[in-house]
Amino acid sequence: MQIASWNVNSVRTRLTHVLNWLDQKKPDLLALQETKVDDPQFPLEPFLQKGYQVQIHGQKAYNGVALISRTPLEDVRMGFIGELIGDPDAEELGAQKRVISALVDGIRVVNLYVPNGSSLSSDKYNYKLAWLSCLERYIGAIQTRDEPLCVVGDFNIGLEARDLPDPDRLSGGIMASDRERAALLVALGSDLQDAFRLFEPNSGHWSWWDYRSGAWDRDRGWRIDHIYLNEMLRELARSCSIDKEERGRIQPSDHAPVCVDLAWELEDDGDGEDAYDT
DNA sequence: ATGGCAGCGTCACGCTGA
Repeated sequence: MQIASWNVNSVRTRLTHVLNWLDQKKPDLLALQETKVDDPQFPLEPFLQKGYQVQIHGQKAYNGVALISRTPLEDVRMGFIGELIGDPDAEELGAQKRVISALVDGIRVVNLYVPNGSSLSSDKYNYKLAWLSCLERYIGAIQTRDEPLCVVGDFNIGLEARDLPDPDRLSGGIMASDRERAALLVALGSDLQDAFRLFEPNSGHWSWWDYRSGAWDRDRGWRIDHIYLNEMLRELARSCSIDKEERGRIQPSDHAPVCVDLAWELEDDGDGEDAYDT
Protein backbone atom coordinates (compact mmCIF):
# COMPACT_ATOMS: atom_id res chain seq x y z
CA MET A 1 0.00 0.00 0.00
CA GLN A 2 1.48 3.27 -1.15
CA ILE A 3 0.05 6.49 0.28
CA ALA A 4 1.09 9.89 -1.06
CA SER A 5 0.43 13.50 -0.09
CA TRP A 6 0.88 16.50 -2.38
CA ASN A 7 0.03 20.16 -2.11
CA VAL A 8 -0.54 20.86 -5.81
CA ASN A 9 -1.32 24.61 -5.58
CA SER A 10 -4.36 24.39 -7.89
CA VAL A 11 -5.44 20.99 -9.22
CA ARG A 12 -6.60 22.56 -12.50
CA THR A 13 -3.29 24.28 -13.22
CA ARG A 14 -1.36 21.17 -12.15
CA LEU A 15 -3.68 18.59 -13.74
CA THR A 16 -1.25 17.17 -16.30
CA HIS A 17 1.51 17.02 -13.68
CA VAL A 18 -0.73 15.07 -11.31
CA LEU A 19 -2.00 12.69 -13.99
CA ASN A 20 1.50 11.98 -15.28
CA TRP A 21 2.72 11.47 -11.73
CA LEU A 22 -0.08 8.96 -11.06
CA ASP A 23 0.87 7.05 -14.22
CA GLN A 24 4.49 7.00 -13.15
CA LYS A 25 4.17 6.21 -9.43
CA LYS A 26 0.83 4.39 -9.30
CA PRO A 27 0.12 5.12 -5.63
CA ASP A 28 -2.89 3.44 -4.09
CA LEU A 29 -3.98 6.69 -2.48
CA LEU A 30 -3.09 10.30 -3.28
CA ALA A 31 -4.11 13.04 -0.85
CA LEU A 32 -4.21 16.50 -2.43
CA GLN A 33 -4.12 19.89 -0.75
CA GLU A 34 -4.76 23.38 -2.11
CA THR A 35 -6.95 22.19 -4.95
CA LYS A 36 -8.31 25.77 -5.18
CA VAL A 37 -11.52 24.78 -6.91
CA ASP A 38 -15.17 24.56 -5.96
CA ASP A 39 -16.55 21.02 -6.10
CA PRO A 40 -18.64 21.41 -9.31
CA GLN A 41 -15.54 22.57 -11.21
CA PHE A 42 -13.17 19.83 -9.94
CA PRO A 43 -11.74 17.86 -12.91
CA LEU A 44 -13.05 14.44 -11.85
CA GLU A 45 -13.18 12.67 -15.19
CA PRO A 46 -9.47 12.15 -15.91
CA PHE A 47 -9.04 10.50 -12.51
CA LEU A 48 -12.11 8.31 -12.94
CA GLN A 49 -10.84 7.25 -16.37
CA LYS A 50 -7.67 5.98 -14.72
CA GLY A 51 -9.75 3.87 -12.38
CA TYR A 52 -9.41 6.09 -9.32
CA GLN A 53 -12.19 7.01 -6.95
CA VAL A 54 -12.32 10.65 -5.92
CA GLN A 55 -13.71 12.43 -2.87
CA ILE A 56 -13.44 16.20 -2.77
CA HIS A 57 -13.95 18.97 -0.25
CA GLY A 58 -13.19 22.18 -2.05
CA GLN A 59 -13.90 25.88 -2.32
CA LYS A 60 -13.30 28.62 -4.83
CA ALA A 61 -9.76 30.07 -5.12
CA TYR A 62 -8.39 28.95 -1.73
CA ASN A 63 -7.73 25.78 0.22
CA GLY A 64 -9.51 22.60 -0.85
CA VAL A 65 -8.56 18.95 -0.22
CA ALA A 66 -9.20 15.70 -2.09
CA LEU A 67 -8.63 11.96 -1.83
CA ILE A 68 -7.85 9.97 -4.98
CA SER A 69 -7.86 6.23 -4.41
CA ARG A 70 -7.55 2.99 -6.34
CA THR A 71 -9.58 1.22 -3.64
CA PRO A 72 -12.99 2.26 -2.28
CA LEU A 73 -13.17 5.31 -0.03
CA GLU A 74 -15.51 4.48 2.83
CA ASP A 75 -16.91 6.44 5.77
CA VAL A 76 -15.81 9.74 4.19
CA ARG A 77 -15.78 12.75 6.52
CA MET A 78 -15.55 16.31 5.27
CA GLY A 79 -14.09 18.96 7.59
CA PHE A 80 -14.38 19.37 11.34
CA ILE A 81 -17.96 18.80 12.40
CA GLY A 82 -18.75 17.46 15.85
CA GLU A 83 -15.43 18.74 17.13
CA LEU A 84 -16.67 22.30 16.63
CA ILE A 85 -19.74 22.03 18.84
CA GLY A 86 -19.51 24.75 21.44
CA ASP A 87 -16.54 26.41 19.78
CA PRO A 88 -17.12 30.16 19.42
CA ASP A 89 -15.03 30.12 16.23
CA ALA A 90 -16.96 27.21 14.74
CA GLU A 91 -18.36 29.06 11.75
CA GLU A 92 -14.98 30.44 10.71
CA LEU A 93 -13.16 27.16 11.36
CA GLY A 94 -15.68 25.28 9.24
CA ALA A 95 -15.76 27.74 6.35
CA GLN A 96 -12.28 26.92 5.08
CA LYS A 97 -12.09 23.52 3.40
CA ARG A 98 -8.99 21.96 4.89
CA VAL A 99 -9.92 18.48 6.13
CA ILE A 100 -11.09 15.26 4.51
CA SER A 101 -10.84 11.73 5.83
CA ALA A 102 -11.84 8.26 4.72
CA LEU A 103 -11.41 4.61 5.53
CA VAL A 104 -9.20 3.08 2.82
CA ASP A 105 -8.81 -0.69 2.83
CA GLY A 106 -9.21 -0.66 6.59
CA ILE A 107 -6.81 2.23 7.20
CA ARG A 108 -8.18 5.50 8.53
CA VAL A 109 -6.56 8.22 6.42
CA VAL A 110 -6.80 11.90 7.37
CA ASN A 111 -5.80 14.54 4.82
CA LEU A 112 -5.03 18.02 6.20
CA TYR A 113 -4.18 21.46 4.90
CA VAL A 114 -3.08 23.33 8.01
CA PRO A 115 -3.42 27.13 7.88
CA ASN A 116 -0.20 29.03 7.22
CA GLY A 117 -0.69 31.74 9.83
CA SER A 118 0.94 34.54 7.81
CA SER A 119 2.94 36.11 10.67
CA LEU A 120 3.07 35.91 14.44
CA SER A 121 1.24 39.23 14.79
CA SER A 122 -1.54 38.29 12.35
CA ASP A 123 -5.10 37.26 13.17
CA LYS A 124 -4.33 34.33 10.89
CA TYR A 125 -1.77 33.10 13.41
CA ASN A 126 -4.47 32.91 16.08
CA TYR A 127 -6.68 31.16 13.56
CA LYS A 128 -3.90 28.61 12.97
CA LEU A 129 -3.60 27.95 16.72
CA ALA A 130 -7.38 27.63 17.12
CA TRP A 131 -7.48 25.30 14.12
CA LEU A 132 -4.74 23.10 15.61
CA SER A 133 -6.66 22.98 18.89
CA CYS A 134 -9.68 21.75 16.95
CA LEU A 135 -7.46 19.23 15.16
CA GLU A 136 -6.53 17.80 18.55
CA ARG A 137 -10.21 17.12 19.27
CA TYR A 138 -10.71 15.78 15.73
CA ILE A 139 -7.84 13.27 15.92
CA GLY A 140 -8.93 12.27 19.39
CA ALA A 141 -12.42 11.57 18.05
CA ILE A 142 -11.48 9.81 14.82
CA GLN A 143 -8.81 7.43 16.04
CA THR A 144 -9.80 4.04 17.34
CA ARG A 145 -7.56 1.95 19.49
CA ASP A 146 -5.88 -0.90 17.59
CA GLU A 147 -6.90 0.44 14.18
CA PRO A 148 -4.39 1.74 11.66
CA LEU A 149 -4.22 5.53 11.38
CA CYS A 150 -2.37 7.63 8.82
CA VAL A 151 -2.49 11.44 9.00
CA VAL A 152 -1.01 13.25 6.01
CA GLY A 153 -0.87 16.72 4.55
CA ASP A 154 0.66 20.15 4.35
CA PHE A 155 1.23 21.10 7.99
CA ASN A 156 2.81 24.49 7.34
CA ILE A 157 5.06 23.84 10.35
CA GLY A 158 8.73 22.91 10.41
CA LEU A 159 8.80 20.97 13.66
CA GLU A 160 12.53 20.78 14.25
CA ALA A 161 15.71 22.66 13.32
CA ARG A 162 16.63 19.97 10.81
CA ASP A 163 13.40 20.71 8.92
CA LEU A 164 14.43 24.33 8.23
CA PRO A 165 17.06 25.65 5.81
CA ASP A 166 18.45 28.26 8.25
CA PRO A 167 17.25 27.35 11.76
CA ASP A 168 19.24 30.09 13.49
CA ARG A 169 17.39 32.73 11.53
CA LEU A 170 13.99 31.06 11.08
CA SER A 171 13.34 29.37 14.44
CA GLY A 172 10.68 31.23 16.37
CA GLY A 173 9.17 32.80 13.26
CA ILE A 174 6.07 31.80 11.38
CA MET A 175 5.95 28.07 10.60
CA ALA A 176 8.65 27.49 13.22
CA SER A 177 7.32 29.14 16.39
CA ASP A 178 7.11 27.37 19.73
CA ARG A 179 3.35 27.83 20.06
CA GLU A 180 2.42 26.29 16.71
CA ARG A 181 4.95 23.49 17.09
CA ALA A 182 3.58 22.67 20.54
CA ALA A 183 0.00 22.87 19.27
CA LEU A 184 0.75 20.41 16.48
CA LEU A 185 2.53 17.97 18.80
CA VAL A 186 -0.40 18.08 21.20
CA ALA A 187 -2.84 17.53 18.34
CA LEU A 188 -0.90 14.52 17.08
CA GLY A 189 -0.97 12.91 20.52
CA SER A 190 1.31 10.17 21.75
CA ASP A 191 0.71 7.53 19.07
CA LEU A 192 1.48 9.32 15.80
CA GLN A 193 5.03 9.70 14.52
CA ASP A 194 6.54 11.19 11.36
CA ALA A 195 7.17 8.40 8.85
CA PHE A 196 9.96 10.30 7.09
CA ARG A 197 12.05 10.45 10.26
CA LEU A 198 11.85 6.68 10.69
CA PHE A 199 14.27 6.48 7.76
CA GLU A 200 16.12 9.80 7.43
CA PRO A 201 17.65 11.60 10.43
CA ASN A 202 19.52 14.29 8.53
CA SER A 203 18.62 17.82 7.52
CA GLY A 204 18.66 18.93 3.89
CA HIS A 205 15.47 17.11 2.88
CA TRP A 206 12.71 19.51 1.92
CA SER A 207 9.13 19.23 0.68
CA TRP A 208 8.44 22.91 -0.07
CA TRP A 209 10.54 25.52 -1.85
CA ASP A 210 9.25 29.08 -2.04
CA TYR A 211 8.65 30.29 -5.58
CA ARG A 212 10.46 33.48 -4.59
CA SER A 213 14.07 34.31 -3.82
CA GLY A 214 15.46 31.54 -5.98
CA ALA A 215 14.70 29.09 -3.18
CA TRP A 216 14.65 26.12 -5.55
CA ASP A 217 17.88 27.03 -7.33
CA ARG A 218 19.59 27.50 -3.97
CA ASP A 219 17.87 24.39 -2.52
CA ARG A 220 16.55 26.38 0.40
CA GLY A 221 13.33 24.58 1.26
CA TRP A 222 11.42 23.51 4.31
CA ARG A 223 10.08 20.09 5.27
CA ILE A 224 6.48 20.95 6.08
CA ASP A 225 4.58 18.14 4.31
CA HIS A 226 4.37 15.13 6.59
CA ILE A 227 2.97 11.61 6.87
CA TYR A 228 2.19 10.47 10.40
CA LEU A 229 1.63 6.82 11.27
CA ASN A 230 0.37 5.23 14.44
CA GLU A 231 2.32 2.38 15.99
CA MET A 232 0.70 -0.49 14.14
CA LEU A 233 1.36 1.18 10.76
CA ARG A 234 4.90 2.17 11.72
CA GLU A 235 5.72 -1.49 12.08
CA LEU A 236 4.67 -1.94 8.44
CA ALA A 237 6.50 1.08 7.00
CA ARG A 238 9.05 0.11 4.33
CA SER A 239 10.11 3.55 3.15
CA CYS A 240 9.12 7.19 3.12
CA SER A 241 10.42 9.58 0.50
CA ILE A 242 10.00 13.04 -0.98
CA ASP A 243 9.73 13.15 -4.75
CA LYS A 244 11.92 16.21 -5.25
CA GLU A 245 11.97 15.71 -9.01
CA GLU A 246 8.42 17.08 -9.29
CA ARG A 247 9.52 20.46 -7.96
CA GLY A 248 12.03 20.80 -10.80
CA ARG A 249 9.49 20.52 -13.61
CA ILE A 250 8.10 23.33 -15.78
CA GLN A 251 5.36 25.25 -13.96
CA PRO A 252 5.59 23.10 -10.82
CA SER A 253 3.74 23.26 -7.55
CA ASP A 254 5.89 24.81 -4.86
CA HIS A 255 5.52 21.49 -2.95
CA ALA A 256 6.82 18.02 -3.83
CA PRO A 257 4.87 14.81 -3.18
CA VAL A 258 5.65 12.76 -0.05
CA CYS A 259 5.12 9.00 -0.24
CA VAL A 260 5.04 6.15 2.25
CA ASP A 261 5.19 2.47 1.37
CA LEU A 262 3.42 0.15 3.81
CA ALA A 263 3.52 -3.64 3.96
CA TRP A 264 -0.25 -3.69 4.03
CA GLU A 265 -2.02 -6.31 1.93
CA LEU A 266 -4.47 -4.78 -0.47
CA GLU A 267 -7.65 -6.52 -1.43
CA ASP A 268 -7.38 -7.79 -5.01
CA ASP A 269 -8.91 -5.12 -7.21
CA GLY A 270 -9.57 -7.64 -9.96
CA ASP A 271 -7.15 -6.43 -12.61
CA GLY A 272 -4.43 -8.84 -11.59
CA GLU A 273 -1.84 -6.13 -11.01
CA ASP A 274 0.14 -5.98 -7.86
CA ALA A 275 1.28 -2.51 -6.90
CA TYR A 276 4.40 -3.59 -5.07
CA ASP A 277 6.77 -6.45 -4.40
CA THR A 278 6.34 -8.49 -1.28
C1' DA B 1 16.55 43.95 5.86
C1' DT B 2 13.43 43.52 2.20
C1' DG B 3 11.22 41.48 -1.66
C1' DG B 4 10.78 38.19 -4.64
C1' DC B 5 6.73 34.24 -7.41
C1' DA B 6 2.36 32.06 -8.51
C1' DG B 7 -2.85 31.37 -8.78
C1' DC B 8 -7.36 33.31 -8.54
C1' DG B 9 -11.01 36.50 -9.59
C1' DT B 10 -11.97 39.27 -12.90
C1' DC B 11 -10.09 41.76 -16.81
C1' DA B 12 -5.63 45.75 -13.70
C1' DC B 13 -4.28 44.65 -9.99
C1' DG B 14 -5.34 43.31 -5.11
C1' DC B 15 -5.54 39.33 -2.15
C1' DT B 16 -3.55 35.26 -0.45
C1' DG B 17 -0.25 31.87 0.17
C1' DA B 18 4.27 30.14 2.67
